[in-house]
Amino acid sequence: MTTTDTLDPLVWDPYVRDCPTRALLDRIGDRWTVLVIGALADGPQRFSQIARRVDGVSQKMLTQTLRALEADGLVTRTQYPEIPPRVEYELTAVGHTLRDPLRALEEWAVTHMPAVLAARAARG
Amino acid sequence: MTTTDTLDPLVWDPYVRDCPTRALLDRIGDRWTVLVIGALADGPQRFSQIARRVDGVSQKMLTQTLRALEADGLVTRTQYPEIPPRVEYELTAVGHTLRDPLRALEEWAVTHMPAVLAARAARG
DNA sequence: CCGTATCCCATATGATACTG
DNA sequence: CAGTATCATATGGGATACGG
Repeated sequence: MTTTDTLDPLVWDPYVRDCPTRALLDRIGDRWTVLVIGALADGPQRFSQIARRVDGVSQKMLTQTLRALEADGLVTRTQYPEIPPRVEYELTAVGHTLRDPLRALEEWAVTHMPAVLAARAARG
Repeated sequence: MTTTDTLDPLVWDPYVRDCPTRALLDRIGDRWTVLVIGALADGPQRFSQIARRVDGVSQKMLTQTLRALEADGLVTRTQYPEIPPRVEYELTAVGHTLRDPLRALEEWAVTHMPAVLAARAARG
């Protein structure tokens, strides 16, 4: 037997109240995950590199986001025993499968920002 | 001149701290927007229909989500002066452009839920 | 039926200071 | 460099009651 048969995968449906996919969507839709995954899409990155790329993220939130991604198997963390310490984060195979959907979202936001601003202004 | 040249569209970039695209991503990534847009993908829906489809959403959050989508020009609200009142929500043209990216996200969540659960279980 | 108003709590996030 | 710990705050979100 397996350890993944908590529920029947065939019935997983985020439209259903307690389906775990809903919590998963919550997580990948949070304020920083989209950007952190995007930053890591370019290849392995150090903590400070990601922090610079994701402008404005606090140390706390970056750590927290990376830990969550690690726990979900989307990112690996590799620490090199050097001084000063060096730590690299990298997308896993599963993490890579998120790149395209998230990039599509980013592109949507950039493409349609003018239309959204216009709609907001129209009811100013 | 136009009213949409708040910033140069060519430099819109969610990786930059105060870029409005980042707030837009926040919004469409919130707990309910993905599901509400998905519900409306089937065509115009009444408030109560959406509420049933998006299992567990509170009246308050559904109203709030729909108002935000309306303000951003992604959804239209049509009230029919009947008794009892009937209100229909429908995706705008721009709203429709969100369907595919969001559906891709949903599908990612459903597809990779087992892998994520396995990763979580693997670290007890 | 379709909301609005209010209260309340949990959590997400930020700022700051400290450590191996 | 790469965190951890702590405090403070803003926001998200639910429950409930009421209104057109």
